[in-house]
Amino acid sequence: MDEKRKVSIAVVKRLPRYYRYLSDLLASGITRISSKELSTRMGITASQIRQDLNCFGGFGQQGYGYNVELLYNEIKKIMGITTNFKTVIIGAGNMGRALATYPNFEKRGFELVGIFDVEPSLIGGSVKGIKIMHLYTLEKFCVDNKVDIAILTVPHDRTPEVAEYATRCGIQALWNFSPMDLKVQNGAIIENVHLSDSLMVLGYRLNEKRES
Amino acid sequence: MDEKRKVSIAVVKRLPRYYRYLSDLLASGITRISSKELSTRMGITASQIRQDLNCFGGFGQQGYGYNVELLYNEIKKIMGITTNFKTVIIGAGNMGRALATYPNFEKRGFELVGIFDVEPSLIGGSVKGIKIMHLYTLEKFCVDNKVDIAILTVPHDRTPEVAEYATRCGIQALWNFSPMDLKVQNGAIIENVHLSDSLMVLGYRLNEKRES
DNA sequence: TAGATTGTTAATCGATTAACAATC
DNA sequence: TAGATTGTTAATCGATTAACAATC
Repeated sequence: MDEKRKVSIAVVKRLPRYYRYLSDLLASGITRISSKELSTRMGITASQIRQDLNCFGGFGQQGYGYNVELLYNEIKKIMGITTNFKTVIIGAGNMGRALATYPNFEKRGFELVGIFDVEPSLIGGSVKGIKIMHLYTLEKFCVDNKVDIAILTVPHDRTPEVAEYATRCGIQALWNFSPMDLKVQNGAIIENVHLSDSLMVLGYRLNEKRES
Repeated sequence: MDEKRKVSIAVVKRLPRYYRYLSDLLASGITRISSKELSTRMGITASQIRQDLNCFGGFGQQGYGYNVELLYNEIKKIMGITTNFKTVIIGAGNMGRALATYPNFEKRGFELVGIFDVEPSLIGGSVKGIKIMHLYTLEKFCVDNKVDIAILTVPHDRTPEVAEYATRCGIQALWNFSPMDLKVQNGAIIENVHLSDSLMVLGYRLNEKRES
Protein backbone atom coordinates (compact mmCIF):
# COMPACT_ATOMS: atom_id res chain seq x y z
CA MET A 1 0.00 0.00 0.00
CA ASP A 2 2.40 2.66 -1.19
CA GLU A 3 -0.12 5.49 -1.22
CA LYS A 4 2.22 8.46 -1.84
CA ARG A 5 4.42 8.45 -4.91
CA LYS A 6 8.10 9.20 -4.74
CA VAL A 7 9.05 12.86 -4.68
CA SER A 8 11.11 13.74 -7.75
CA ILE A 9 14.81 14.47 -7.34
CA ALA A 10 14.27 17.94 -8.85
CA VAL A 11 12.06 18.82 -5.89
CA VAL A 12 14.39 17.25 -3.30
CA LYS A 13 17.31 19.26 -4.63
CA ARG A 14 15.39 22.48 -4.05
CA LEU A 15 14.61 21.70 -0.41
CA PRO A 16 18.00 22.84 0.99
CA ARG A 17 17.47 26.10 -0.84
CA TYR A 18 14.05 26.64 0.77
CA TYR A 19 15.66 25.78 4.07
CA ARG A 20 18.32 28.46 3.60
CA TYR A 21 15.83 31.15 2.68
CA LEU A 22 13.54 30.29 5.58
CA SER A 23 16.50 30.33 7.92
CA ASP A 24 17.34 33.85 6.71
CA LEU A 25 13.72 34.98 7.10
CA LEU A 26 13.64 33.61 10.62
CA ALA A 27 16.88 35.39 11.46
CA SER A 28 15.48 38.68 10.22
CA GLY A 29 12.37 38.31 12.38
CA ILE A 30 9.83 37.74 9.60
CA THR A 31 7.09 35.45 10.92
CA ARG A 32 4.87 34.89 7.88
CA ILE A 33 5.41 34.79 4.14
CA SER A 34 3.30 34.18 1.05
CA SER A 35 4.45 32.00 -1.83
CA LYS A 36 4.31 35.18 -3.92
CA GLU A 37 6.74 37.09 -1.71
CA LEU A 38 9.07 34.08 -1.33
CA SER A 39 9.04 33.58 -5.10
CA THR A 40 10.28 37.14 -5.59
CA ARG A 41 13.14 36.60 -3.15
CA MET A 42 14.15 33.23 -4.58
CA GLY A 43 13.67 34.02 -8.24
CA ILE A 44 11.33 31.10 -8.91
CA THR A 45 7.55 31.01 -9.45
CA ALA A 46 5.03 31.00 -6.61
CA SER A 47 3.39 28.05 -8.35
CA GLN A 48 6.54 26.01 -8.08
CA ILE A 49 6.90 26.77 -4.38
CA ARG A 50 3.33 25.67 -3.66
CA GLN A 51 3.70 22.54 -5.80
CA ASP A 52 6.99 21.63 -4.14
CA LEU A 53 5.72 22.07 -0.59
CA ASN A 54 2.52 20.17 -1.31
CA CYS A 55 4.58 17.07 -2.06
CA PHE A 56 5.04 16.85 1.70
CA GLY A 57 1.85 18.37 3.08
CA GLY A 58 -0.30 21.45 3.28
CA PHE A 59 1.77 23.76 5.44
CA GLY A 60 0.08 27.00 4.42
CA GLN A 61 -3.19 28.69 5.12
CA GLN A 62 -5.48 30.35 2.59
CA GLY A 63 -5.48 34.12 2.80
CA TYR A 64 -2.51 34.09 5.18
CA GLY A 65 0.45 32.34 3.58
CA TYR A 66 3.00 30.29 5.46
CA ASN A 67 4.21 30.58 9.02
CA VAL A 68 7.97 30.88 8.63
CA GLU A 69 8.97 29.05 11.79
CA LEU A 70 6.52 26.20 11.20
CA LEU A 71 7.61 25.75 7.59
CA TYR A 72 11.27 25.93 8.58
CA ASN A 73 10.80 23.17 11.12
CA GLU A 74 8.82 21.04 8.68
CA ILE A 75 11.58 21.19 6.08
CA LYS A 76 14.08 20.48 8.82
CA LYS A 77 12.19 17.27 9.57
CA ILE A 78 11.72 16.36 5.89
CA MET A 79 15.45 16.78 5.19
CA GLY A 80 16.38 14.67 8.20
CA ILE A 81 18.32 17.46 9.86
CA THR A 82 16.84 16.30 13.14
CA THR A 83 18.28 12.81 12.56
CA ASN A 84 21.90 13.56 13.52
CA PHE A 85 23.70 11.43 11.00
CA LYS A 86 26.96 9.93 12.25
CA THR A 87 29.61 10.72 9.69
CA VAL A 88 33.21 9.68 9.06
CA ILE A 89 35.77 11.19 6.73
CA ILE A 90 37.96 8.78 4.80
CA GLY A 91 41.05 10.50 3.48
CA ALA A 92 42.71 13.04 5.78
CA GLY A 93 44.36 15.05 3.01
CA ASN A 94 43.74 18.72 2.40
CA MET A 95 40.14 18.29 1.29
CA GLY A 96 39.29 15.87 4.08
CA ARG A 97 40.69 18.19 6.71
CA ALA A 98 38.94 21.18 5.15
CA LEU A 99 35.60 19.38 5.29
CA ALA A 100 36.24 18.30 8.88
CA THR A 101 36.31 21.94 9.91
CA TYR A 102 33.44 23.07 7.69
CA PRO A 103 31.12 24.65 10.24
CA ASN A 104 27.90 24.12 8.32
CA PHE A 105 27.77 20.35 8.53
CA GLU A 106 27.12 20.15 12.24
CA LYS A 107 24.43 22.79 11.94
CA ARG A 108 22.75 20.62 9.32
CA GLY A 109 22.68 17.53 11.54
CA PHE A 110 25.85 15.75 10.48
CA GLU A 111 28.09 14.72 13.37
CA LEU A 112 31.73 13.93 12.59
CA VAL A 113 32.69 10.87 14.62
CA GLY A 114 35.90 9.66 12.97
CA ILE A 115 38.63 10.38 10.43
CA PHE A 116 40.50 7.62 8.62
CA ASP A 117 43.55 7.35 6.39
CA VAL A 118 46.29 4.89 5.49
CA GLU A 119 49.24 7.30 5.56
CA PRO A 120 51.37 6.47 8.65
CA SER A 121 52.53 10.05 9.13
CA LEU A 122 48.92 11.22 9.51
CA ILE A 123 47.63 8.50 11.82
CA GLY A 124 47.55 9.50 15.46
CA GLY A 125 47.23 13.15 14.56
CA SER A 126 43.90 14.85 15.03
CA VAL A 127 41.60 17.35 13.37
CA LYS A 128 39.06 19.30 15.39
CA GLY A 129 39.77 17.06 18.37
CA ILE A 130 39.06 13.90 16.39
CA LYS A 131 41.86 11.37 16.07
CA ILE A 132 42.95 10.20 12.65
CA MET A 133 42.76 6.41 12.67
CA HIS A 134 44.03 3.75 10.32
CA LEU A 135 41.52 2.83 7.63
CA TYR A 136 41.79 -0.85 8.54
CA THR A 137 40.24 -0.10 11.91
CA LEU A 138 37.07 1.24 10.25
CA GLU A 139 35.34 -2.13 10.36
CA LYS A 140 35.75 -2.41 14.12
CA PHE A 141 34.84 1.27 14.51
CA CYS A 142 31.57 0.70 12.63
CA VAL A 143 30.70 -2.20 14.91
CA ASP A 144 31.14 0.04 17.96
CA ASN A 145 29.61 3.17 16.39
CA LYS A 146 26.54 3.30 14.19
CA VAL A 147 28.11 5.17 11.26
CA ASP A 148 25.59 6.48 8.70
CA ILE A 149 27.69 8.35 6.17
CA ALA A 150 31.25 8.23 4.83
CA ILE A 151 32.79 11.26 3.17
CA LEU A 152 35.31 10.01 0.61
CA THR A 153 38.23 12.35 -0.01
CA VAL A 154 40.73 9.79 -1.20
CA PRO A 155 42.91 9.74 -4.33
CA HIS A 156 41.11 8.98 -7.56
CA ASP A 157 42.68 5.56 -8.09
CA ARG A 158 41.91 4.30 -4.58
CA THR A 159 38.29 5.47 -4.54
CA PRO A 160 36.52 2.34 -5.85
CA GLU A 161 38.20 -0.04 -3.39
CA VAL A 162 37.74 2.32 -0.45
CA ALA A 163 34.08 2.78 -1.35
CA GLU A 164 33.62 -0.96 -1.54
CA TYR A 165 35.31 -1.42 1.82
CA ALA A 166 33.21 1.29 3.47
CA THR A 167 29.96 -0.29 2.30
CA ARG A 168 31.16 -3.70 3.48
CA CYS A 169 31.63 -2.12 6.89
CA GLY A 170 27.92 -1.36 6.78
CA ILE A 171 27.99 2.30 5.82
CA GLN A 172 24.91 3.00 3.73
CA ALA A 173 25.66 6.42 2.27
CA LEU A 174 28.74 7.79 0.52
CA TRP A 175 29.57 11.38 -0.31
CA ASN A 176 32.20 11.11 -3.03
CA PHE A 177 34.67 13.86 -3.94
CA SER A 178 36.65 11.94 -6.55
CA PRO A 179 36.15 12.97 -10.18
CA MET A 180 34.45 9.70 -11.08
CA ASP A 181 30.96 8.24 -10.96
CA LEU A 182 30.99 5.82 -8.11
CA LYS A 183 28.62 2.97 -8.80
CA VAL A 184 26.14 1.89 -6.15
CA GLN A 185 27.61 -0.93 -4.10
CA ASN A 186 25.91 -3.17 -1.57
CA GLY A 187 22.81 -1.00 -1.92
CA ALA A 188 24.51 2.14 -0.64
CA ILE A 189 23.32 5.62 -1.56
CA ILE A 190 25.88 7.77 -3.35
CA GLU A 191 26.14 11.49 -3.97
CA ASN A 192 28.97 12.50 -6.27
CA VAL A 193 30.24 16.05 -5.79
CA HIS A 194 32.43 16.53 -8.89
CA LEU A 195 34.01 19.89 -8.12
CA SER A 196 35.95 20.04 -11.36
CA ASP A 197 32.74 19.43 -13.35
CA SER A 198 31.24 22.49 -11.71
CA LEU A 199 34.32 24.55 -12.47
CA MET A 200 34.24 23.40 -16.10
CA VAL A 201 30.65 24.56 -16.42
CA LEU A 202 31.75 27.95 -15.12
CA GLY A 203 34.50 28.05 -17.73
CA TYR A 204 32.06 27.13 -20.47
CA ARG A 205 29.65 29.85 -19.43
CA LEU A 206 32.43 32.43 -19.28
CA ASN A 207 33.56 31.61 -22.81
CA GLU A 208 29.97 31.67 -24.01
CA LYS A 209 29.51 35.13 -22.49
CA ARG A 210 32.70 36.45 -24.06
CA GLU A 211 31.79 35.13 -27.48
CA SER A 212 28.39 36.79 -27.44
CA MET B 1 22.28 36.73 -37.21
CA ASP B 2 22.29 34.35 -34.26
CA GLU B 3 21.86 31.18 -36.28
CA LYS B 4 22.48 28.56 -33.54
CA ARG B 5 20.28 28.63 -30.48
CA LYS B 6 21.72 28.49 -26.98
CA VAL B 7 22.62 25.04 -25.72
CA SER B 8 20.52 24.18 -22.67
CA ILE B 9 22.19 24.08 -19.27
CA ALA B 10 21.13 20.44 -18.88
CA VAL B 11 23.34 19.55 -21.84
CA VAL B 12 26.27 21.72 -20.70
CA LYS B 13 26.24 20.05 -17.29
CA ARG B 14 26.66 16.66 -18.94
CA LEU B 15 29.71 17.69 -20.96
CA PRO B 16 32.26 17.24 -18.15
CA ARG B 17 30.88 13.76 -17.67
CA TYR B 18 31.39 12.88 -21.34
CA TYR B 19 34.85 14.32 -21.03
CA ARG B 20 35.67 12.06 -18.08
CA TYR B 21 34.42 8.92 -19.81
CA LEU B 22 36.27 9.73 -23.00
CA SER B 23 39.42 10.38 -21.01
CA ASP B 24 39.08 6.94 -19.43
CA LEU B 25 38.47 5.30 -22.82
CA LEU B 26 41.53 7.02 -24.22
CA ALA B 27 43.61 5.87 -21.26
CA SER B 28 42.51 2.28 -21.80
CA GLY B 29 43.48 2.41 -25.47
CA ILE B 30 40.00 2.27 -26.97
CA THR B 31 40.03 4.23 -30.23
CA ARG B 32 36.39 4.10 -31.36
CA ILE B 33 33.04 3.89 -29.62
CA SER B 34 29.39 3.83 -30.62
CA SER B 35 26.73 5.84 -28.84
CA LYS B 36 25.21 2.47 -27.91
CA GLU B 37 28.35 1.23 -26.16
CA LEU B 38 28.97 4.57 -24.46
CA SER B 39 25.35 4.66 -23.29
CA THR B 40 25.82 1.31 -21.56
CA ARG B 41 28.92 2.53 -19.76
CA MET B 42 27.40 5.85 -18.72
CA GLY B 43 23.95 4.61 -17.86
CA ILE B 44 22.13 7.04 -20.16
CA THR B 45 20.41 6.48 -23.51
CA ALA B 46 22.28 6.41 -26.82
CA SER B 47 19.69 8.86 -28.11
CA GLN B 48 20.63 11.39 -25.48
CA ILE B 49 24.33 11.09 -26.29
CA ARG B 50 23.71 11.69 -29.99
CA GLN B 51 21.35 14.58 -29.28
CA ASP B 52 23.81 16.17 -26.86
CA LEU B 53 26.79 15.91 -29.18
CA ASN B 54 24.82 17.21 -32.15
CA CYS B 55 24.29 20.50 -30.33
CA PHE B 56 27.92 21.18 -31.18
CA GLY B 57 28.46 19.35 -34.45
CA GLY B 58 28.42 15.99 -36.18
CA PHE B 59 31.45 14.27 -34.70
CA GLY B 60 30.48 10.72 -35.59
CA GLN B 61 30.33 8.61 -38.69
CA GLN B 62 27.49 6.35 -39.77
CA GLY B 63 28.26 2.69 -39.45
CA TYR B 64 31.41 3.43 -37.45
CA GLY B 65 30.58 5.44 -34.35
CA TYR B 66 32.84 8.06 -32.82
CA ASN B 67 36.60 8.35 -32.85
CA VAL B 68 37.46 8.61 -29.16
CA GLU B 69 40.46 10.90 -29.48
CA LEU B 70 38.72 13.24 -31.90
CA LEU B 71 35.60 13.48 -29.73
CA TYR B 72 37.72 13.97 -26.61
CA ASN B 73 39.53 16.89 -28.21
CA GLU B 74 36.30 18.42 -29.50
CA ILE B 75 34.77 18.41 -26.02
CA LYS B 76 38.01 19.80 -24.67
CA LYS B 77 37.64 22.73 -27.04
CA ILE B 78 33.91 23.15 -26.36
CA MET B 79 34.48 23.26 -22.60
CA GLY B 80 37.29 25.80 -22.96
CA ILE B 81 39.88 23.52 -21.38
CA THR B 82 42.31 24.80 -23.97
CA THR B 83 41.69 28.36 -22.80
CA ASN B 84 43.85 28.28 -19.65
CA PHE B 85 41.74 30.40 -17.35
CA LYS B 86 43.71 32.51 -14.90
CA THR B 87 42.26 31.85 -11.47
CA VAL B 88 42.67 33.36 -8.00
CA ILE B 89 41.51 32.01 -4.67
CA ILE B 90 40.03 34.50 -2.23
CA GLY B 91 40.03 33.13 1.30
CA ALA B 92 43.09 31.15 2.37
CA GLY B 93 41.31 29.12 5.05
CA ASN B 94 41.10 25.34 5.04
CA MET B 95 38.85 25.12 2.00
CA GLY B 96 40.83 27.66 0.02
CA ARG B 97 44.09 25.88 0.70
CA ALA B 98 42.53 22.49 -0.11
CA LEU B 99 41.32 23.78 -3.47
CA ALA B 100 44.74 25.32 -4.17
CA THR B 101 46.28 21.85 -4.05
CA TYR B 102 43.46 20.07 -5.88
CA PRO B 103 45.36 18.45 -8.75
CA ASN B 104 42.44 18.29 -11.18
CA PHE B 105 42.03 21.98 -11.77
CA GLU B 106 45.27 22.48 -13.63
CA LYS B 107 44.54 19.45 -15.77
CA ARG B 108 41.24 21.05 -16.70
CA GLY B 109 42.81 24.28 -17.82
CA PHE B 110 42.57 26.42 -14.69
CA GLU B 111 45.83 28.07 -13.69
CA LEU B 112 46.13 29.32 -10.12
CA VAL B 113 47.87 32.69 -10.22
CA GLY B 114 47.16 34.20 -6.80
CA ILE B 115 45.75 33.63 -3.31
CA PHE B 116 44.24 36.43 -1.25
CA ASP B 117 43.07 36.92 2.32
CA VAL B 118 42.72 39.66 4.92
CA GLU B 119 44.08 37.74 7.91
CA PRO B 120 47.53 39.22 8.78
CA SER B 121 48.90 35.91 10.09
CA LEU B 122 48.27 34.26 6.71
CA ILE B 123 49.63 37.00 4.45
CA GLY B 124 53.17 36.40 3.28
CA GLY B 125 52.76 32.65 3.67
CA SER B 126 52.40 30.52 0.60
CA VAL B 127 50.49 27.54 -0.76
CA LYS B 128 51.87 25.46 -3.60
CA GLY B 129 54.53 28.08 -4.16
CA ILE B 130 52.00 30.87 -4.52
CA LYS B 131 52.21 33.75 -2.05
CA ILE B 132 49.17 34.69 -0.02
CA MET B 133 48.57 38.40 -0.63
CA HIS B 134 46.37 40.95 1.07
CA LEU B 135 42.93 41.19 -0.48
CA TYR B 136 43.31 44.94 -0.91
CA THR B 137 46.09 44.33 -3.43
CA LEU B 138 43.74 42.36 -5.69
CA GLU B 139 42.77 45.43 -7.71
CA LYS B 140 46.40 46.17 -8.59
CA PHE B 141 47.02 42.45 -9.20
CA CYS B 142 44.15 42.32 -11.70
CA VAL B 143 45.58 45.29 -13.58
CA ASP B 144 48.91 43.47 -13.95
CA ASN B 145 47.42 39.99 -14.54
CA LYS B 146 44.40 39.18 -16.65
CA VAL B 147 42.43 37.25 -14.00
CA ASP B 148 39.44 35.30 -15.35
CA ILE B 149 37.99 33.51 -12.35
CA ALA B 150 37.86 34.03 -8.58
CA ILE B 151 37.24 31.11 -6.26
CA LEU B 152 35.46 32.44 -3.18
CA THR B 153 36.15 30.52 0.02
CA VAL B 154 35.44 33.29 2.47
CA PRO B 155 33.19 33.31 5.54
CA HIS B 156 29.47 33.45 4.86
CA ASP B 157 28.96 36.99 6.13
CA ARG B 158 31.81 38.49 4.11
CA THR B 159 30.88 36.80 0.84
CA PRO B 160 28.63 39.47 -0.73
CA GLU B 161 31.10 42.32 -0.23
CA VAL B 162 34.08 40.24 -1.38
CA ALA B 163 32.14 39.14 -4.47
CA GLU B 164 31.25 42.72 -5.23
CA TYR B 165 34.87 43.79 -4.81
CA ALA B 166 36.16 41.00 -7.04
CA THR B 167 33.81 41.92 -9.86
CA ARG B 168 34.77 45.58 -9.49
CA CYS B 169 38.37 44.48 -10.02
CA GLY B 170 37.20 43.15 -13.39
CA ILE B 171 36.87 39.47 -12.60
CA GLN B 172 34.04 38.09 -14.73
CA ALA B 173 33.42 34.67 -13.17
CA LEU B 174 32.96 33.63 -9.55
CA TRP B 175 32.97 30.13 -8.09
CA ASN B 176 31.21 30.50 -4.77
CA PHE B 177 31.56 28.07 -1.85
CA SER B 178 29.44 29.98 0.67
CA PRO B 179 26.05 28.49 1.51
CA MET B 180 24.16 31.37 -0.11
CA ASP B 181 22.96 32.28 -3.58
CA LEU B 182 25.27 34.98 -4.76
CA LYS B 183 23.45 37.34 -7.06
CA VAL B 184 25.01 38.29 -10.38
CA GLN B 185 26.96 41.51 -10.00
CA ASN B 186 28.47 43.73 -12.67
CA GLY B 187 27.49 41.09 -15.22
CA ALA B 188 29.71 38.40 -13.72
CA ILE B 189 28.98 34.69 -14.17
CA ILE B 190 28.43 32.78 -10.94
CA GLU B 191 28.48 29.10 -10.08
CA ASN B 192 27.36 28.31 -6.56
CA VAL B 193 28.76 25.06 -5.15
CA HIS B 194 26.62 24.59 -2.01
CA LEU B 195 28.34 21.60 -0.43
CA SER B 196 25.93 21.40 2.47
CA ASP B 197 22.98 21.30 0.07
CA SER B 198 24.50 18.24 -1.55
CA LEU B 199 25.06 16.59 1.81
CA MET B 200 21.47 17.31 2.81
CA VAL B 201 20.20 15.60 -0.32
CA LEU B 202 22.28 12.57 0.64
CA GLY B 203 20.73 12.61 4.10
CA TYR B 204 17.23 12.84 2.64
CA ARG B 205 17.86 9.91 0.32
CA LEU B 206 19.28 7.83 3.14
CA ASN B 207 16.20 8.42 5.29
CA GLU B 208 13.97 7.67 2.32
CA LYS B 209 15.76 4.38 1.77
CA ARG B 210 15.50 3.40 5.41
CA GLU B 211 11.81 4.19 5.56
CA SER B 212 11.02 2.01 2.57
C1' DT C 1 27.34 -4.96 -50.97
C1' DA C 2 25.21 -5.67 -46.29
C1' DG C 3 25.41 -4.32 -41.67
C1' DA C 4 26.03 -0.85 -38.50
C1' DT C 5 25.35 3.43 -36.68
C1' DT C 6 24.83 8.17 -37.17
C1' DG C 7 22.06 12.69 -37.45
C1' DT C 8 17.59 14.29 -37.09
C1' DT C 9 12.64 14.39 -36.90
C1' DA C 10 8.65 12.91 -34.36
C1' DA C 11 6.54 11.03 -30.07
C1' DT C 12 6.58 10.73 -25.26
C1' DC C 13 7.32 11.94 -20.82
C1' DG C 14 7.95 14.79 -16.89
C1' DA C 15 8.48 19.17 -14.89
C1' DT C 16 7.03 23.90 -14.71
C1' DT C 17 3.56 27.35 -15.01
C1' DA C 18 -1.14 29.06 -15.15
C1' DA C 19 -5.68 29.12 -13.52
C1' DC C 20 -9.15 28.97 -10.22
C1' DA C 21 -12.30 27.01 -6.74
C1' DA C 22 -11.89 26.49 -1.84
C1' DT C 23 -11.38 28.80 2.33
C1' DC C 24 -9.00 31.34 5.89
C1' DT D 1 -17.82 40.15 5.04
C1' DA D 2 -14.20 41.07 1.37
C1' DG D 3 -9.57 40.31 0.16
C1' DA D 4 -5.85 37.36 0.03
C1' DT D 5 -3.71 33.25 -0.78
C1' DT D 6 -3.58 28.46 -0.59
C1' DG D 7 -4.03 23.57 -2.62
C1' DT D 8 -4.85 21.38 -6.75
C1' DT D 9 -6.22 20.55 -11.45
C1' DA D 10 -5.31 21.67 -16.20
C1' DA D 11 -2.26 23.66 -19.81
C1' DT D 12 2.21 24.51 -21.40
C1' DC D 13 6.78 23.91 -22.07
C1' DG D 14 11.11 21.66 -22.50
C1' DA D 15 13.81 17.67 -22.17
C1' DT D 16 14.28 12.83 -23.06
C1' DT D 17 13.42 8.86 -25.82
C1' DA D 18 12.08 6.41 -29.98
C1' DA D 19 12.17 5.81 -34.76
C1' DC D 20 14.14 5.77 -39.12
C1' DA D 21 16.09 7.57 -43.46
C1' DA D 22 20.74 8.67 -44.77
C1' DT D 23 25.17 6.92 -45.40
C1' DC D 24 29.63 5.17 -44.10
